[in-house]
Amino acid sequence: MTGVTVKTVSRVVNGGARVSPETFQKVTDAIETLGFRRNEFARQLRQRTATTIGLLLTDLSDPFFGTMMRTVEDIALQKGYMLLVASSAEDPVRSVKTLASFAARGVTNVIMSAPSGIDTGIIKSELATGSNIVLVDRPIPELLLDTVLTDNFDGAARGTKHLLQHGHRRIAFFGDEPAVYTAGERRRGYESALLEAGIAVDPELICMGAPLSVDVHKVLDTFLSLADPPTAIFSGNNRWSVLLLRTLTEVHRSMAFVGFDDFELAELLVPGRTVMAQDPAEIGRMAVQMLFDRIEGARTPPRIVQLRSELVSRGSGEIGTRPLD
Amino acid sequence: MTGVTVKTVSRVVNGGARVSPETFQKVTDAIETLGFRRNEFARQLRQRTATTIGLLLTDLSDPFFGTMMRTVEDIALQKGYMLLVASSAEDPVRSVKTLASFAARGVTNVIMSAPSGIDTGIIKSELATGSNIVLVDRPIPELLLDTVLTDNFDGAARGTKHLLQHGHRRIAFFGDEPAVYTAGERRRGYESALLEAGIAVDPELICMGAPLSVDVHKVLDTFLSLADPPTAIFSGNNRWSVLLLRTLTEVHRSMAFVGFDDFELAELLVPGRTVMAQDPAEIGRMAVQMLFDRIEGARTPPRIVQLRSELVSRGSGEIGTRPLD
DNA sequence: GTGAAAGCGCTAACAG
DNA sequence: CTGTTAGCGCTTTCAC
Repeated sequence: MTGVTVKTVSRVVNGGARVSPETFQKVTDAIETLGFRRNEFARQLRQRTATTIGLLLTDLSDPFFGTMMRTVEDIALQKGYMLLVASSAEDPVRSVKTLASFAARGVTNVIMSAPSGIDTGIIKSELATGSNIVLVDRPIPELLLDTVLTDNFDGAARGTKHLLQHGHRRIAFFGDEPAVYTAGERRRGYESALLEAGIAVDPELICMGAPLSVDVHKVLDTFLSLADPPTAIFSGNNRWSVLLLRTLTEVHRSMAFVGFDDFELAELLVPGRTVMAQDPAEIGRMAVQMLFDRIEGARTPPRIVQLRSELVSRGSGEIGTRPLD
Repeated sequence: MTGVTVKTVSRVVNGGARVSPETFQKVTDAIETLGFRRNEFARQLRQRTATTIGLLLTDLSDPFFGTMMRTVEDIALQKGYMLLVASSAEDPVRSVKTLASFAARGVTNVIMSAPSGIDTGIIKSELATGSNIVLVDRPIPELLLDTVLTDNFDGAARGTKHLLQHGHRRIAFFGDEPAVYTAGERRRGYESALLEAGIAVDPELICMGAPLSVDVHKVLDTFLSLADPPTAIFSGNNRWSVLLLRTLTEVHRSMAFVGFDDFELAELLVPGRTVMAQDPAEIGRMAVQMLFDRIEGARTPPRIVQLRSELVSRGSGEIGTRPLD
């Protein structure tokens, strides 16, 4: 119509292979002046895959995932991909439904943090139909997939050792529900550090559960009224840290403290909060890189990449043991 | 083939209007056993619109937007919509490109926080082709669109008044670049409260700019070495608050302080930080509601909804004036 | 190097 | 209430 060509346009839009330079130029100009935009629906209907990455995270409002999202977006954008995001709220059923919605939209490339108890059946069938899935933050034990996560065991062990080095022998541990992979690993790391120091693990000093489902005041009271109460706390995640710090303030009680996960303003509290910091940006970067490797056809066996966490000393972990009130 | 029907399936999948109950049942069963899933591409190609909401925000890692995203997702999910998210990083050119990518994917329903200086041309042309756009956090001055935002002027005025009530007469103001809508409104609110109290606005106490582009130490030094230095600070946003609190700690200086936007752990600082809290969840809820009203055909004139911010007293804003060191 | 024709899976319009 | 026909805009053969 306009110029002279018909569907050579397609070839041009897709990189101009097998098109003469002059035709290419002519078409390019026409596209420019007419404001033509390729319809992604039609393209994707034909090609059976979308230039969209599905991002399924446990919680969109968690700054950890926020940072990850931003990194993933930056890299995806460079390759012309956009992000379809969704949250699982740790619900395996919701996760599976979301994966199905992704599939219905042709989103065959997914980065996800899988809740425990997720049905591996659907995941396997997605993979069988050519989907690419990269796991972040936690693996799926029954399934070997590309995975990027922090070395939780190691981080918790080093954090606990840090407290041990400052003389603590009674260290309380707070963590998420045992079913949550990271919670289990961190607890194992904590226990391993204790055992290595020749200290028996005391179940009376361990509290596992979703932070909001636990009566923190009561648990702390119980811990503190033990014959041999804890002099330090290892907090297994951010939400626990916030809750514990709040509660400790209320009962006018300060203890040595190390938490997993960094948080903003941790250095402005008194004392500054010592943490094992993860690197969500790096996790995102590696995950999206591994995903594009797959998209571009990599056939190597799945890899699990563990990132080291960093001990950030700010004061709260360096409080020595001291006599009790 | 399988049962007996052909494309009655379409009617069934779309809610079963004009289908006999028994056929409906038969088809539903078949769908179930065969694991049939409607191909959204084909559907969307035909209908020329996606069951996807485009969410264009200035910063994905900002907890403010994180909370908003979560709310929007919850409501969107109930209507079968998913979220295509992207960030503008305050860049008007990037925003326009993103809008174009949305359009190419048939995403005609968009919630966005528009950066200043955005080209209204493309927005108008999107609207002309039937797109629905709801603005959050800030309006586009030249364009009347459905908008949900906090009453920034009022919030800043009330926050400033709070400081005035505690005896402060010299109040410093820190805010984002003047081009950012919220920054301007908040500054106007601050000035209005001063004027109402019969206090002249002193430009020497006002610092506007992107927090990272400003040498905070130097600015604070300058402010504090004035003949008549400030005894209180009003911080125009969260990033400024963090930077200011950090810097004030370093120079061992505490001042009365009120900040716009709440942040986690604000109550654990000493003193607790008094803030004007916005309600990102409510902003998200209203925005997505307004969007669905449009999708469902509402033809009412565009509305701008202003939400009131809440003064949360935690100590830092209740420090009275006191003699200088 | 370019064009013509077919078809991706679905729904709108119109019959029956 | 249900079936038929056509076509959304693109890419993929396969000719030329």
